[in-house]
Amino acid sequence: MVSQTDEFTPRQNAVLEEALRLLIKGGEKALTTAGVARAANCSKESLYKWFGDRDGLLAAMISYQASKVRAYEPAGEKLTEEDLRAHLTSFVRDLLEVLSGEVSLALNRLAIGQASREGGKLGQMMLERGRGPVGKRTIALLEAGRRSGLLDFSDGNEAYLSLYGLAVGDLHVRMLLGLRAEDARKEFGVRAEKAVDAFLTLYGTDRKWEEPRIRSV
Amino acid sequence: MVSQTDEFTPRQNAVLEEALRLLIKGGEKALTTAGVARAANCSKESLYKWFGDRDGLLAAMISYQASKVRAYEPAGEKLTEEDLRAHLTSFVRDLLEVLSGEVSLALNRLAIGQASREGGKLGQMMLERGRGPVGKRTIALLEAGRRSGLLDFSDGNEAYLSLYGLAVGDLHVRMLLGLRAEDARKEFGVRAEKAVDAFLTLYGTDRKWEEPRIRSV
DNA sequence: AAAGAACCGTACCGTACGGTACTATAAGAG
DNA sequence: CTCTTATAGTACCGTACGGTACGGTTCTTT
Repeated sequence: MVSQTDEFTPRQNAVLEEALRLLIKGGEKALTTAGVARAANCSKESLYKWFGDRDGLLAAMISYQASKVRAYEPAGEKLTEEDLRAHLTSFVRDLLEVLSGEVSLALNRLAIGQASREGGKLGQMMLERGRGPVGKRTIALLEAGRRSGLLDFSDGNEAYLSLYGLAVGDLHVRMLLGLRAEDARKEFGVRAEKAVDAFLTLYGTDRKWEEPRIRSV
Repeated sequence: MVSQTDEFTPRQNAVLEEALRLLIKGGEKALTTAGVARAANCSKESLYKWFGDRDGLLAAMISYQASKVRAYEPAGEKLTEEDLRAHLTSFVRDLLEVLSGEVSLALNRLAIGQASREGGKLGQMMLERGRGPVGKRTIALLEAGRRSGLLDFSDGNEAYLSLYGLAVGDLHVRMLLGLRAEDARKEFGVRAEKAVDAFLTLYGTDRKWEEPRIRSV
């Protein structure tokens, strides 16, 4: 696998950055080769030389964006319950923040719009380089919690899906469909805490907050 | 509001049906006015007469599909716990079935792909005519459960989001990105029951299955 | 039966976009 | 200084698509 940092030259990164700006601003329709070349002050010929064709450019944009996401490692030490709760809450907060970000929304819209076509190569990339690693790391965190005796589950993936679902609900799809992200973003703080509370109620071994936590506002 | 059944003439419905087939088969790219006219044995001129322009056709497709979805009313009687559980399970099963359906996926992809453009009119339609009514009816069901003393929550929308999230997780987005729906569809039965179990653990007033239900299997 | 509307099929037009070719310029290598 | 390489800018080509116009056919209405 390529070392991520220098998958593209700095000049190419700058071009991809500009392409992302165009995509965010005007959607796929605005992402014409001529438009990218003009916005990035490069020639169309260079675009085709670097990325092959338009699809290659789209793929490169996803690749480039994925390479920017930082992976914070859960540091698999012994976890206290407060550690776990804090990690989970911060994961959910980050998740909501990322999913509601302009770049993520634009790229997801792009990949989803192309999913019916050409075997959905872009969609596969989004799954492999987006959801894949994130899910894997989070499941690792959950399993660390289980090893520390704080969580109880048999299927890590299922537990992860529950956490994700409690946190996101149908917000992601609604934002993809055009729900103003600002309107959704306000509640993220409380949403994160409530989701983690609910998750711990379902999968936690500690039962002391059983009654009140979930249904008080 | 139009009476839904005869928003379009039978001929127009047939054309829209054919357009949906095209969309499912080849995505938005395949949905050309000439292609629809050819597939439906109608003239382009008729298309423009009936639907105004291409965007009007897309909107009509969403409208038409929405009019086909039947609303099964929760019949707001007194609910037993078994009733509630059965209703919830069948809701979740239906939800997963619909979300994984070809037509739903194709229309969502279409609307999402256009969301950045033109104020996202299609996305708004999907939200208003898809998620809107479904959420409303389900919240009504939840509130019936609360009135019958089976559920306890303060915010119906939040409770609905939890149920939705536990049921769907990130499956919808993954399918939109190209995950084979058949692969996902196998687990729907168990998923539905587990989601309802978890939901009742969180929001139910009956505590007798507290321990084993959620984490077995 | 005659008149009119609706509609199919096709031909047509303008445009916009993906992709290619060519020229010019600037930088580095020898 | 010259040759090579890389790239910007522009011009160009073919195609495909949205939208319109028109002739011919079928169906409805009177």
